[in-house]
Amino acid sequence: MKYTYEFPRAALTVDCVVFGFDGGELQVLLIERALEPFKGQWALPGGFVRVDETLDEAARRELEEEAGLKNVFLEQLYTFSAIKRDPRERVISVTYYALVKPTDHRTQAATDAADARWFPVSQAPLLAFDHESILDAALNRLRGKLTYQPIGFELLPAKFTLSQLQRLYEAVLGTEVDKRNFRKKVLSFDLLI
Amino acid sequence: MKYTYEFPRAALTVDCVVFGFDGGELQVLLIERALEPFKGQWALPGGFVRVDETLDEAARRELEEEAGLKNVFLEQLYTFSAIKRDPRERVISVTYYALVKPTDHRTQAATDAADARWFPVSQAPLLAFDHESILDAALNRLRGKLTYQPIGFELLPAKFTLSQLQRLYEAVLGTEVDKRNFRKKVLSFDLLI
DNA sequence: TTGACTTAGTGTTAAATATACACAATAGAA
DNA sequence: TTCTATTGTGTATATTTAACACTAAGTCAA
Repeated sequence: MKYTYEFPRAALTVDCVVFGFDGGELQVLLIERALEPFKGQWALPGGFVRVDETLDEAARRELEEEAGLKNVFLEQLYTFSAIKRDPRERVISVTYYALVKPTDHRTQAATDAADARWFPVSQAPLLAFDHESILDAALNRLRGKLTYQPIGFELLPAKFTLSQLQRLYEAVLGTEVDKRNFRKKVLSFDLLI
Repeated sequence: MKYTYEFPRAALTVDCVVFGFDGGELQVLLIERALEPFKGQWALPGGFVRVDETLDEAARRELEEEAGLKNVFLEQLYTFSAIKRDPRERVISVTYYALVKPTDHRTQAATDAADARWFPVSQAPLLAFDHESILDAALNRLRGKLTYQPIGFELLPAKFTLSQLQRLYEAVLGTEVDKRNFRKKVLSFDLLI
């Protein structure tokens, strides 16, 4: 107990919503909490921010420590600050969402957290803290991005068929898409097969 | 000096990019810093977050204290965390952008900060800290929003002409728009004159 | 091996949307 | 009152988006 300040300070965490895609449904990576509070419940990977790292660095570090993930697509999402969102003390959480390719996340076995597992987003368990809201926000952001930016590739292996990409879009957006029109549009952006 | 923690903690601030529109150019509200560091330089309104308030509350409180602004449109933007962004110590800043109607901000005279002034965004002075980047981010966000969400009204008085709205769009986006087509589109969203 | 079934791949037409374009009526200033 | 600046209005064309069905190839099972 050696760090003292004139005014009370909130603790800062990062939490990450990691999305994956297995060809069928959109998946999210969750961690089973090993400690109180919410021990045994599922939660987003994340942890406290060190004072000598940026938020991006903290997010990447936690992803590697808790899920063995490196070099993922990562983007800041929103900062959550409800007063009682952590029962222990005032904790403000900067959240990120990440997209990982299935080929890259074989590494997931190398986790050091209690337990890390992929869940289809539609069948995710009830999450600890306010992580439900965070997941919601991430899903909304992902849907928004996907409709006007080519980030879908981050979720697919280096080589993929247009059908795979289409299934991804349908899984994320929850809509059906005409195959021919979809191809037309994707190809109009200049990418190869 | 009475608040002690086991690990060092960053200080948390909020900073707000407040946009206004005078009919000609897009304006941003800046505060002249009364204290070191960057004393005498212009900066975004903002300040430290108290441990018993949410970030939104902190942003609104600062806007009222420093610029006399109440009930403005306010939205979280991004959280900045570069290690050396504040020369004193580790400070992480959650940023917001706000849109105020010219009619509402007469209140601005009631400021209690050193000096608060509107600047056309194109002629803003060099800002303290990393506030240049924050302003850039806010501008980009505003442009993005404006193109697909009807938030332009937040910058105009309750009653306005379509020409005013058009000038606002042109000022923010930096493009020229055909008058007749613009009217067509705006009216198609169902709003009155 | 054959048949049934699933998946990949390909163009055209109609509808909706976006863009380009010009002049009359009014209000305010000289 | 005349000039100037501002408001307000419609149509025709180009572009974009949406709807639609069959063939070829591969997989699996009988």
